Amino acid sequence: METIRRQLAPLVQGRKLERVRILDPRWSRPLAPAELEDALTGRCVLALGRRGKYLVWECSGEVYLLQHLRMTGSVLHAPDPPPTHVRAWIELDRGGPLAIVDPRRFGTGELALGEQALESFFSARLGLEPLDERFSAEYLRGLAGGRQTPVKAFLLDQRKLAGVGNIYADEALFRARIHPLREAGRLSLADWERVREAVVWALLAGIEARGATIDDFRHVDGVWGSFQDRFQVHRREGEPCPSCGRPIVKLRVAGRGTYVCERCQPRPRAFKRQAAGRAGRFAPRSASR
DNA sequence: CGCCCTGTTGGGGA
DNA sequence: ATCCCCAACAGGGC
Repeated sequence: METIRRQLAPLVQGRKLERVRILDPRWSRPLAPAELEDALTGRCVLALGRRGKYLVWECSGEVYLLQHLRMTGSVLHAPDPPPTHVRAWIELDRGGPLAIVDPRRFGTGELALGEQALESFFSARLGLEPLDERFSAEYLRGLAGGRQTPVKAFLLDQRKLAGVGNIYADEALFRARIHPLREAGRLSLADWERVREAVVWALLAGIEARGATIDDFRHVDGVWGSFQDRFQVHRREGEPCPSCGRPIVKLRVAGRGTYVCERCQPRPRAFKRQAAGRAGRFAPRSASR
C-alpha cells in the first residue's frame, strides 16, 4: 500500500507526468500550485533518487522535484478508496495515479530548475552521507571543533551529516556510550570514531530491519513497528538498559525527546552540577509539564 | 467527553 | 552560534 522508493521507482521511471494536481498550497510553497503544476506537466521522469531525507524526481529538461516527507508523508499508488489527507495527485501516462498523502501537512515539494539550482539547494542543506567514504572521525571532529552545541544536536544537523534522524541519533549515541548533552567540541577523536561506527551501524540496522535498501524510504505498512523494536533505547523510558539494567531516562535535547542510559552514557560534568543544584536555566528539562 | 501532551522534521526569528 | 517555537493533526493519558 504505502510506497517506498524501490517500489515507486519502477512505476515512474521513464513515464510521463500526464497531470499534476496540488490540493494543498502549503505543499508547493514557496511556489504557487499552478506554477509547480505547469513546470512538471508533460515532462518525463528520468530517475527517482534520494539525497538525505529528500526524494528527488529527476525530470527531463533538468527539472527536479525535491520532495520531503517530514514526519507523516507518504506516496501511495492508486489507493482505493482514496485516502484522506491527500495533498497532491500525480497522474502518469500509464498506471494508476500516485497520491501524496500527509496528515500532518509538514511535507513539501520544491522545484529546482537546472543542475546548478539542484546542487546549490543541497549544498546549502546537506553534509556527507554516513556511507560516503569521506565520512570519518576526522571529518566529524573537524566540523565540531570549538562548538558548544550538544553532540546530539550536532548529529541531527543535516548540514553536518545527511539523513540522521532522532531515533538514529539516540541509538548511535547509546552504542557509542556518549551522553547526548556532551559538547560536540569536546569529544576526542576516539569518541568520534565510536560515533561514526555507531551511526553507520544504526543506519544499516534500520535498513535491514525494514528489508530495505539505502535508497528506500520509511513508512512501509506494518514495518515501522518492527523497525523500532530493533532499537535499544529510543522510547524506552523506565525500561532497563539492555546493557547494565539501569532504567532508561528521558530528556529533551535539541527540542526532541531523547532517551539515554546515564550509566552507560555518563553525563558531562557541567550538567551533573546543574542537576544536583537548583534547576537553573541550563538544566535539562525532564518534563516541565 | 475534554483537556493536555507528545511526536519519524526543518526553518525562521530571537 | 544556538535555542525556542512553530507548522497541523492524531492518538494516548488522565
